[in-house]
Amino acid sequence: MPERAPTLRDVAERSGVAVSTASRALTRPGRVNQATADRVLAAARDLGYSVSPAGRALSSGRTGTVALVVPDITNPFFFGIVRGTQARLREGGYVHVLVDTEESVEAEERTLRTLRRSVDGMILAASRLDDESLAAWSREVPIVTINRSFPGLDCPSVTIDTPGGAVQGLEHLASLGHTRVAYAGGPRTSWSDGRRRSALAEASPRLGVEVVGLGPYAPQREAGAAAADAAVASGATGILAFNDLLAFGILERLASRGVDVPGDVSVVGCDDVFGADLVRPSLTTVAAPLEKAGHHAAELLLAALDPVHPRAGAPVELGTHLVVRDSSGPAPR
Amino acid sequence: MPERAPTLRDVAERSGVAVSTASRALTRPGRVNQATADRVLAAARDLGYSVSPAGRALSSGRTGTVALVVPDITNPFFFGIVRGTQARLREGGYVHVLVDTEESVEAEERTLRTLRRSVDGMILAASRLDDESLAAWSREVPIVTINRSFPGLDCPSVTIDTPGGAVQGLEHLASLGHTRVAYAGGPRTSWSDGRRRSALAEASPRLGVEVVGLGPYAPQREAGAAAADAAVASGATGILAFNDLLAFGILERLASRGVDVPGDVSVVGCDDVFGADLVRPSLTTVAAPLEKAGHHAAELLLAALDPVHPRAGAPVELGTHLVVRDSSGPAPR
DNA sequence: CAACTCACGGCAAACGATTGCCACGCCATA
DNA sequence: TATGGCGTGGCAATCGTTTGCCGTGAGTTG
Repeated sequence: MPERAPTLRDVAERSGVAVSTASRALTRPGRVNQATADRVLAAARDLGYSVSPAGRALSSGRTGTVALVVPDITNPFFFGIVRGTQARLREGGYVHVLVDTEESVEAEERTLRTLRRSVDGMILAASRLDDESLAAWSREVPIVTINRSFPGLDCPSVTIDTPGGAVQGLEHLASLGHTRVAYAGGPRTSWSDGRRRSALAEASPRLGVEVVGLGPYAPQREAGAAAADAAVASGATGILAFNDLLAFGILERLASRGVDVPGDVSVVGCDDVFGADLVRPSLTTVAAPLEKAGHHAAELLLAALDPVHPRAGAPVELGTHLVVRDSSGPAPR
Repeated sequence: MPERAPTLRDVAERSGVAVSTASRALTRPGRVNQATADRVLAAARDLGYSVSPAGRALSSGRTGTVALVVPDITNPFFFGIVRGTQARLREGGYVHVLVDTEESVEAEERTLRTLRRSVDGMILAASRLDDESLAAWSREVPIVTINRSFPGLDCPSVTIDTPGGAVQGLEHLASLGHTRVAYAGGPRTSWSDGRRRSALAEASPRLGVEVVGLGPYAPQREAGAAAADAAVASGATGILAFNDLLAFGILERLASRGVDVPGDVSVVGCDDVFGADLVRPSLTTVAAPLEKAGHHAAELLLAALDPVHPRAGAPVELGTHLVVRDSSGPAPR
C-alpha cells in the first residue's frame, strides 16, 4: 500500500515556513512574497503534494463539488445538460457529481439528504419533487433548477419553453390541415407536462384544432404502444408526444399496426434527442437547447456560490424551435 | 441563510453522553447499550443531525465515494455500465461520482489527479490511458477497470469479450456467403480495438474470409461516412463496425449513396446500444452485457475496499452474443 | 525624527468526526 | 474473597487545512 501522502506540514517544513504560510502560498496568490511562494511551490511539487479535500472542506466549509441530479441518465434528453453543466463547472474549478434518481421521488429525496453536506450546491434537472419539498430544500442548500419553477420557489432556475414548443408543433400540424390532434402526455410528476397541456388548450381555439389530452405515459419508448393505440382510437390525425422517446415508441407501434406515417398520421416529438434523425421516418420534433440550458444553470449556481459576493441570478427561459423531418405531413383526405 | 448544522457534540449533549459514545451509537451497532443508543438516535432525529462527510473523511480516511470515469457520457455504450455500477454501489452504501473525460487523455489524467483524494476508489471504463500510466495510478488508488487489461496491470478488471463478438459477427457474415469483409476500426487508443483486429486476423483463414482492416475511426456517427466510403472502395460486401454508433453513420452514408443494405452490403455493429433496433434497416449487432459488466466492476471494487478484509477479486471476462436483425443478409450474387 | 502604513509571516484556534486506550462496575469462577 | 473477564462509556489525540489575529521590520510621510 502507498505510504502516507505528504501533507501541508511536510511542504512547510521542507520550505522552511509555517504551515499557514504554505497554505497561503498555495491558495492566496499575492498574499505572500513571490520568492517565498516559489519555494513553497517547489517543495510541493517535489513532494508530490496535493491538498486533502477533506481537510479543506472541514476547515473552510467548501467542498468544491456540485451535484447534478437527473431523473434518468439514460434519457438522451439529459446529455446536453450534462455536457453543458460539466463544461461550465469545470471552468469554475468545480467537480461534478452526477446522480441518477431513476425517476423516483424517494431516490431524489435520499440523494438530497445524502449529498447535502458533501456538495456546495446542486443542479436539479426536471426534479420530480413536489413544490413544498423543493422549496424546503432550496432553503437548505443552494439549488438551481432546470425545467422546474413556480411562484413560491426562490432559487434560480432555467426553463426551456417546451409549452411554447408544443404550440409550435401544434401550429405546424394545423398548417398541414390537421384538425384533431392528440397530445400524448408525460408523467403527472412532470411540471412541464402540466404547462404544456395548458398552453395547448389555450392555443387550440385560435388554431381551430381540437386537442385530445392523453396519458399520463412514462417518457419512454415502451409507453409508446399504449399512447399510439389511444391516439388512433381518439380519431386524431396528428400526435404530439411528450418527448422523443415516447414518439419513438409511437412510431414503432404505428408501423406494426400498419398505420402509415405521415400518410395516415403525423407524429411530432419533443427535444430532438439522439436518434430522432435515425429512426424511419425521421422524426419531426421540437428542438430544445439543452447544452445551453446546462450552461446557464451552472452559471447561475456559480454566481450563487461566489465566495466574495454571492448573487441570485434572474430566472432564464430558453426558446425552442421546430425541426421538420419526415414524420409529419398533410392531413389525410 | 441556514443556521449552523447540528454536530455530533450537540447530539451528545442532548442525550447526556460523550461525543465518542454518540459516534459509536450511530456507527457501531452493538458497541453501546441499546438504551443509550436509542437515546442518542432519538436526539439525532430531533436535531435533524446528519454526519459531516468532511469530518468523517478527515478522521477515518474514508469518503464513501467512488468515481466512475467514462470517456463519453453521451455514448449509449456506457448507459448500462452506469446503471450497473450505480445499483451495486448504492447497495454498498457508496456514492457515485460520474465523470466524463470527453475522450481526452489529459482530461482523464486531470480527473484522476483531482479526485484521487476525494474518493475511496475508481472504476475506469474504457480508459484511454497508456499502460504505464494506468499501472502507476493503480498503485496510487484502488482501481477497477472495465474493458482494459494487460499483463503488468495488477488491479481487478472486467472485460467484455468483444474480440470474440467480432469473430461471431464474422462467422455470421461468412455463413451468409461473404468472402470479403471490412473491419471499420476504432481509435488507436482503444485497447479492445487492437484485440479485435488480432482476433479477426486469426479467425479469417479458418472461415475463408478476407478481412480488410480500415480506420482508425472515431467511435461516432460522424465518422461513419468515411468508413462507409472506404469499405465500399475496398470491395467488401460485409462491414463489421467498431461500435453501433459508427455503424449508424455507415448505414446513413450507404443509404445516401444508394447502396442497398443488406442487398449490396451487410453491416454488423457492436454493443447493441439504444437505437440499434430503431434505425432502418435495424442493426445486426454484437450485444454486450453492459449492465452486468458495471455490476461486476462495482462488486470487485467493493471487495477491494472492504475495511475488514480487503481482497483482490479475480479478473472477470463476460461473453457476448449476436443479435441478428435486418442489416445483414446473404452476400450479393 | 516621530508617527503611520503596509507587506509579510507565524501562532493557534477552529472545523467535526473517529478511535485507541483506559477506567469503572458487575458478574462469574476458582 | 480474590481474580479475571466483559460490557459500557469517557478522555483525548488525531486527521489536514484554513484563517483571524498579531508582531515585526521596512518604507513613507509630514
